[in-house]
This record gives sequence, structure tokens and C-alpha cells, in this order.
Amino acid sequence: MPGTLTWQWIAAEARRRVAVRQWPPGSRIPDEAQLAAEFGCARATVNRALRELAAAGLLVRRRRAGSFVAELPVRKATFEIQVIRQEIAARGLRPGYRLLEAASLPVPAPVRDLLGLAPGTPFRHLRALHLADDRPFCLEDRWLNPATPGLEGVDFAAVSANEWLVRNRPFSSGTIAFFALAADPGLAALLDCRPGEALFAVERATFAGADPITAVRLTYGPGHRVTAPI
Amino acid sequence: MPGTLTWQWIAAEARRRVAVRQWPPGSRIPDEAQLAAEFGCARATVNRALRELAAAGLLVRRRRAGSFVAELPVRKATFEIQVIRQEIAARGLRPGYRLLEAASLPVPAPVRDLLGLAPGTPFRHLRALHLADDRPFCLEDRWLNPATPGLEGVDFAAVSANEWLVRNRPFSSGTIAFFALAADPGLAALLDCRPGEALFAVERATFAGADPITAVRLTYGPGHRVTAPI
DNA sequence: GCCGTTATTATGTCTGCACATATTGCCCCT
DNA sequence: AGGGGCAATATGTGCAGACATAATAACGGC
Repeated sequence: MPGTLTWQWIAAEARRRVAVRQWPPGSRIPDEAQLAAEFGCARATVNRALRELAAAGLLVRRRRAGSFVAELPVRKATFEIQVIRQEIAARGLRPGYRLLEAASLPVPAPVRDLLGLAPGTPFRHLRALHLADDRPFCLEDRWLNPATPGLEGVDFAAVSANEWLVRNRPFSSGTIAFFALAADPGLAALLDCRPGEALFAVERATFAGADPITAVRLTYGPGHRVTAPI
Repeated sequence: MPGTLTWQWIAAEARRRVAVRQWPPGSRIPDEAQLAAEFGCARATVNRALRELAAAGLLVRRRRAGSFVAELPVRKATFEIQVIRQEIAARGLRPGYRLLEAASLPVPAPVRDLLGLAPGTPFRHLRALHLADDRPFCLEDRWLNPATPGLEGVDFAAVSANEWLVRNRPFSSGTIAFFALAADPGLAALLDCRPGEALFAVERATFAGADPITAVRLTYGPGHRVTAPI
């Protein structure tokens, strides 16, 4: 055991003790100082290991109270949100892009609520199709704040709004939602599927601080799956 | 600036510098020692801050090369996977549960591939309906390794397999996938919706080390959304 | 001029110490 | 017995210094 130190080893050992019920769910585990003594390392090293396990949902830590094994551990799955072009390339396909529509319109009510806007606010509305090996991959339907800095003069026929935003307005906060959707005739024609077919869709709303930047719905072609390791 | 230290302040300041293009995408940022000098703190503190930003996808760090602002930052959305009963309770609804079917059957091919099993392996097959305020919420269709320790004698009419596993075989690894699905007549009857309606579904495969534990598909009622902050 | 070896450098991690902070539980006062 | 205040305690974070490691850049031999 000594010699193989590092916080990762300690984290793995703690995981093992939880898995074999040496530290049963709900129980309090020895405090950092005790573990540091047992493993023959500094308390900071134990702290690093346990902090990691708490972030993973395995432990619950409370000041003065101690560290406890989670009763009903909340597992966390982390999905990576890439630029769509990269998402397509990662599947070994050739990405393509076609702008369908660009206009300035008053935002519809659902988007208004999502972004917290006043009724009648004009936003830029964009619809574009992302292609993989020349076949429809996903429809991007976006409402974009016209006050976004740097927006004037951008040609969204050449660069997708998706990619322009990631490059130019990155690091914003927001929410993401996944859901299922039946293809209406228009969607079916665009995504090359049967009307009524079940499609997978993602909606994102993003903000820079309190300022709304964009709301987007990405509707994927039939059979699309989003996966992540647990 | 001095006095307000903590790694969180440094992380926020670094985020700001990236956002205002003081540190443009792709550029190399000053190294930890320089930043520590600038902020008047220890290198370990800067390290903690930058490590956090790298985990968030904002920075890319390479030994000897330095820290760089990500070109196309890969945003990460973290979904919490709760026990279904808690998921229902969190929506302010009364959770219910009904076991529909329990049998020992040879695993079908798709599940076999997912879990890496030999053909003809017998697994325990469970189907159960989770209810919210007595209305169908989600159908659980599960294949469970009969060799799972502690499994014998568990009454899955009283406890959902979902919850039993989280309590008794937690902390396993695996994969999760989200996708859309059209309701077949059987599903439609169970989930109280129209046949052909688009439904949201989740598939998980979980392992303890290399040993397969379970494969499960959760098919949610119409209109279900899964959301996460970014 | 090309290629393999070596030195340099920035990050990754550990140690040992210190103080801050949030609770909890005990004690004391009423 | 009950309630409020205080001290004990475990985590959270900070500092300075050190060595490990990986990847690059510089160098030297052929």
C-alpha cells in the first residue's frame, strides 16, 4: 500500500471500501486525519481524494459532521456538447450545412418565456439544416438576440450560428433539455423521414449573465441516440 | 484584488478574461507561476482554479506546453440520475409502482451485445410500471444478472429493481443513452397514450468491474423532458 | 541537413503547516 | 426541564517548498 500513493489510489481504495460494504451506505467514514495516518500521507491528499468522490455523488461531506457514504447515490452522467459539425465528423461522416431561412421576427411565446423577454421583442430567427454525407442530420431552429455583440455582418449562410456562437460568445450559462417529438410533415420532408416518426430533440437556452443570447431547438433525424459514460 | 483571494475568485477572473477576449481562444495564458505572482497567492491556489476551468472545458492544459484557451470549447451538461421514485416525488407527485412481469428468460440479441453475454444466457426479466399520482409515468423493462449477489429472496413486487439496485449494487460503471421511440400498441396501452406517439426513452447498461449487472430501458410517458443546467 | 539525445520548462502532485468556517453537542443558567 | 451560548471538531482553504513527469526546444553527431 505505501509506495503506490497518490490521491487517485486513495480514491480508488475508498470506492472499493464502499463497494464491499466495509463502509456501508449512510455510515460515517473515518475523518481525513485518521485516513491520512492510515495511508501514511498528508491530509491534503486525502482531502483531494474525498472531494473527488463527493463530486461524483458517492460521499456526502458536512463540516464538523464528517463524511458519509451516500444512502441513495445520485449518479451523474456528463454529456459533452460539441459543435454539430464536430459531432458529425466524430461519427466519421462528412459535415455539410445549408441555411434555410433568416429573418427578424417577434419571438413566439414559448421562446419568450424561456428567455424571459417582453412580448413583441424582435429576434433574429434562423433555420438551417446540418448534413452528414449529404443526408439530413439535424435541423437547427434558432432565435438569436440581435443585440449580441459582433453579430452585424456575420453571414450565417457560410458559418452556422451554432459554430459562430461557440467561437464568439462562448462560456455562457443556460439550460438544456432533451425530449421526443413526432415529425410533422414539414420536418419529415426536411429530415427525410416519415411524418409522425418519433424524433429526438434538444432545446437550449443560453445567457451571458442575465442577458439572453439565444434559444435553439435541434431536431435530429430518426434513430439518433445521445450516449454518455456513467 | 488582494484580500478577495480564494481559488474561486481566481477562476472567476480567468473566466472574465476569456469572455472579454483578454485571453482569446487558442491563445496561451500566463503560466501558473506568473499568475500566482500577479494575484499575490501561492501557485497551488492558481493550480486549483485553472484545474477547475480545464475540467469545465474552458481551458486545455498540457505539461511543459502551458494552458490554452479552448478553440471550440466542449460544453458539458451533467444530468443527475435519481431513483425513479425520487424523480417523481421531486415533481411534487405521489409515486406508485406496479410489477407487471417477472421471469427467467434467455436474453435477446440487442441486450446480449450491450452486456457482452454469450447467446442463450438466462437472465431475470422484469417489467414494471412507475406511477405518478396513479397515472403511468414510466415503464421499466429490465434484464438482470441472476448471479447478482443478494438477489435471491428479493420481492420485486414490493421494491422496484431500480431502487433495490441503487441501494444494494451501487457505484458501478456503465453507459447511458437517450433516444426517441414511437409507442407501439402495447406501450400505448400501458402509458396511456396514442399508438405511434413519440416517447422519450433511456437505456442504461451497468457493470461491476467487468461483470454485467443489468440492462434497462425506461420509456417515459408523453411530453417527458429531461433537463440540466449548463 | 537530418535525426536522436539532452536540457529545459510548465504542469501535476505531495508534504506539513496554518487558519477559516460551519456545525454539533455539551454545559450552564434560568 | 428547557433554552441559549460556547467550545470542540471536521472539513475547506490557504501557503511555501519540493520532486515527478511529460513534452518541447535546443543541441550535437553523423
